[in-house]
Amino acid sequence: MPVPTAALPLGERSKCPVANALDVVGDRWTLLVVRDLLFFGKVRYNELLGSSERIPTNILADRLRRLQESGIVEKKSYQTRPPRYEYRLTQRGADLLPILREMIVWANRHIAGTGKPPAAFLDRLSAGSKASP
Amino acid sequence: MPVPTAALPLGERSKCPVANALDVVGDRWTLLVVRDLLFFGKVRYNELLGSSERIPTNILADRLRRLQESGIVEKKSYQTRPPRYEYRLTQRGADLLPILREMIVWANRHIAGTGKPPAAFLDRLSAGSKASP
DNA sequence: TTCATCGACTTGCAATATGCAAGTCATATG
DNA sequence: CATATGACTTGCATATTGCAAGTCGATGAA
Repeated sequence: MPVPTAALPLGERSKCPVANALDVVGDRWTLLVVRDLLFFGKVRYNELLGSSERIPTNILADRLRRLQESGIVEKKSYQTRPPRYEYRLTQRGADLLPILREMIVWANRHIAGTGKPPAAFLDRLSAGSKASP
Repeated sequence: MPVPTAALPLGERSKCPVANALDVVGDRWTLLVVRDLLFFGKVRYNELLGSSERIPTNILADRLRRLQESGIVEKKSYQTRPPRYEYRLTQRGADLLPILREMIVWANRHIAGTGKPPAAFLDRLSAGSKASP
């Protein structure tokens, strides 16, 4: 008995936590940016541009803007002359780590040829699971 | 030092497990279909269409096709007259559960108004974390 | 036995998003 | 002054979404 409602705009599809999470991180690029910030210590625009997946520059700008709007990333100027900015994850952003970790586990188990994370990351992967009580 | 390589086609962006996982489940609908199959016990096309996020029918057909191609879902005819089909998760599909779980945890913590999963799901959420050794 | 219905899709088309290349703008460096 | 760098923006072609409607075989009601 499908109720004939019109499709809901992004961000208000339902109260389902999965749907709400997907409205923020449900695309092919957003979590790669988070990965770079979280695992690879990148903080600057050009560093993020340089990742091996080759994100287009306008898409990167768009994703960084959305990530700021959803409180996952903060943009700070750390130098005015010349103007330079850095992007850092907020706590809300850092808390995405377990999602990334489970994606790594799943891909390593089910997609042939995916690389295992370097040992250096495993620390970070096992920590950070349970945040503020 | 960004190497001037052209962007890679979907599915071969890099060997990064995160990128590879996103090539399969990195969009706003795919994991909602998995959620319905995994948590809500839906198995038929029309049941999947009826979810509160109101997936468009052509998108559902497309996602089910891709999920079959990537071995996450199996389509079986369980009745020929009239022809009726059911969609079920493979092991590979069921192993996506921890990703869903961490999305629920993150959304419940960071997005106001998201519903907590009914107690009935918590069993499933705590089980299934560690599969075959 | 015609009619309306259901399940499972497909098709057409407009709106939106993506990807690419090139351009901008304020410094900085030789 | 000429060139370079970092951090973007803009234009435009292509691809993906979303919506509405249509298809097709079967079935149940009138």
